[in-house]
This record gives sequence, structure tokens and C-alpha cells, in this order.
Amino acid sequence: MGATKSDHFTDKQNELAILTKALGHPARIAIIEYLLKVNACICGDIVNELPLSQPTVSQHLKELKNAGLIKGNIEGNAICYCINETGFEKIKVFFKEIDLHLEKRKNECC
Amino acid sequence: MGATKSDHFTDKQNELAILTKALGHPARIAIIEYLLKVNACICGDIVNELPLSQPTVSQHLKELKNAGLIKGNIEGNAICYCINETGFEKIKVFFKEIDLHLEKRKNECC
DNA sequence: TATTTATATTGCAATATTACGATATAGTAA
DNA sequence: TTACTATATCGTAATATTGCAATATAAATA
Repeated sequence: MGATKSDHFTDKQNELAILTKALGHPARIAIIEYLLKVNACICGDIVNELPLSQPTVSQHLKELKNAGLIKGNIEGNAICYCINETGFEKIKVFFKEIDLHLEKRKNECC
Repeated sequence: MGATKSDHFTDKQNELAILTKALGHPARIAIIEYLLKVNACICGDIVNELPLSQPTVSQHLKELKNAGLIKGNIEGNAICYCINETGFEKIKVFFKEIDLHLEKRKNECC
């Protein structure tokens, strides 16, 4: 026990969970908000911005990248990070579906 | 170490992380999708729907409720669960802000 | 009151996450 | 080549999450 039973859920449910889980940490929300503000930056900029060490920031960036929420391009000896719109597009579709459901059933709660 | 440094981030960032973290598990995505479909149901219905035990489902429901994504109302000896629109409204606002940023800076990535 | 039904809580094992110091890697510049 | 800069990875400790059997709680019913 302890491991998530991913095989028992649909691919769509697992994919969405990976995306939302990646956003489920204040440091990663802060990274996304910073990237939205500056458009693109290198890891060191985020280390200066956040109260976390370089390895910790690097790890958070890796998780956001693996989830498909950011992209990283090599630029000289640094790596330029920016938002990956594809990931956010997928989340957007999910919340749009939720919105449609909620509008239909407004205040029909128990 | 190991504990998230919540105090170093803004209230807004922490609040958003709590909401997205609650959605960051396929079982909880499945519960939300089921609630959207049936509008309202009791815990036992979800236990029958998901490949998880009753205590595990109960725990996931607790997390969704604590995050503000679902509501639970006592109805006899059962508890009727449904979507809490307030929580989803907060997430919606966040993604709307992201959308605005992305539209402005389309394809200006590194 | 005793039983059934519905859900929550407790306790625990397995696993995952968070964080960082130390170190490795790789490009730049002197 | 040597030093510098930027980032990733390794190793590890602290903590959190996931899942369930067993049990507790609480309302409904016989």
C-alpha cells in the first residue's frame, strides 16, 4: 500500500491528476506565476525569487516539465524555461466541462 | 525537512495549491466527475463506483471537503455529498488569469 | 433494545514528496 | 587548460500520502 492505484482509473483521469498534482504545491504555483510575469527565465532567476535552494527549485522545475506545464530550452550554459501551453490547455478543457455541468444543475445540491 | 514551507508563500498561492493538490489524485478526479454526473450521492454509491475500499473513499471525500471542493450534508444516517461551487470558482479565476497572460504573450517563448 | 445500515476514525505498512548539502555535468570565459 | 557559471543529480532525513482491516459512531429499523 501507499502507492496510487493508477491502473484502476482511466487515462484521462490519470492525466488530469498528474497535471493538477504538479500544481499542488505553493512553490510550483509561484514558479508558474513568475513565468507568466516574465514570460521566460533561467533557473537561477527563480532561485533568487523563491525562498528555496537551487536543488529544490531544480526539482520543482523538473516536475512541472514532466507534467507538461513548462518547457525548457538550452541556451548556452543556461536553460531557458517558459510555460507549456499544451498542458494548460488540457486543464482548461476539464474545467470548461465542469462549468457546463455546474451551470445546468445550479443550486440542485443536497 | 520534508514539510512544505507554506509560510514562505502568499496566502493566495497556498490556497490555490491546496485546491489543485486535492484534485491531484485520479480517485478524487473520478469522485468529482461522478458527482458532476449524478449531481449528489452518498459515500456508499462512490464505494460501489470506484475500485477502492470504504475507508479509502471516505478519506478522499474528507480531503475534497477540507479543500472546499465538495460539501456533505447529513441526511438520516447517510451523508449526501455534492460539488462545492465556491472551490471551483476560485480555481476558475486562477486559470482565467493564466489565459489572459497566455493570450498576450502567444508564442513568445524561448 | 438489538440489529442493520452508512460513514468516520484509528492504526499501521508501503510508498511518495519535500528539502538541501555535496557533487557531477556542461558550457563560457580568462 | 583553468576557473567560472548554470543546472542537474545523488544521497539522505523528515514528513506526507495512500490504502485498508479493524473498529467506532450514529441513525434507522425490526
